[in-house]
Amino acid sequence: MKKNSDPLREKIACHPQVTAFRLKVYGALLEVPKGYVTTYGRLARRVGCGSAQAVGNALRANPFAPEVPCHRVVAADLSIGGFCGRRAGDEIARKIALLTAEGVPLDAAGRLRDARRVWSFGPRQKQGSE
DNA sequence: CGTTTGTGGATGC
DNA sequence: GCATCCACAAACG
Repeated sequence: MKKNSDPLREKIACHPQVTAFRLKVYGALLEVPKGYVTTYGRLARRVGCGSAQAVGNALRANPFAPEVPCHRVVAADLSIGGFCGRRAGDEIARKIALLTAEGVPLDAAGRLRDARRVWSFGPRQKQGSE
């Protein structure tokens, strides 16, 4: 049993557009610590899905950004991905700024400089042993 | 590096 | 129920 006493999750569950699948995606996203990012594919496996596009589909419609750290999600090739329903534009610039502010080293084009900043679900990596 | 195929959920009809 | 779209990914050229 999971403790869902967070008001944020309450708001998510209250949203009619949010399905069980999206709930899992957002929930897994909240597991990503600050200063780290994850990929759509990794999130997909986390929620028991074989399609990263399904995850991206959920994040695209994420009405809780940036309360839900959808900006911590990048593509498998370490590209910036999308934000606020857009894959390019001023929203992307904000996404880069957010990640940079959290300590995630990004290239000028939004590409992740250190692949080690990608969070891996499952094995609890030691944070601070860097 | 560009193109194509696979995949899975959401939405429209 | 089928067709189409999508903030992806991996394979192929």
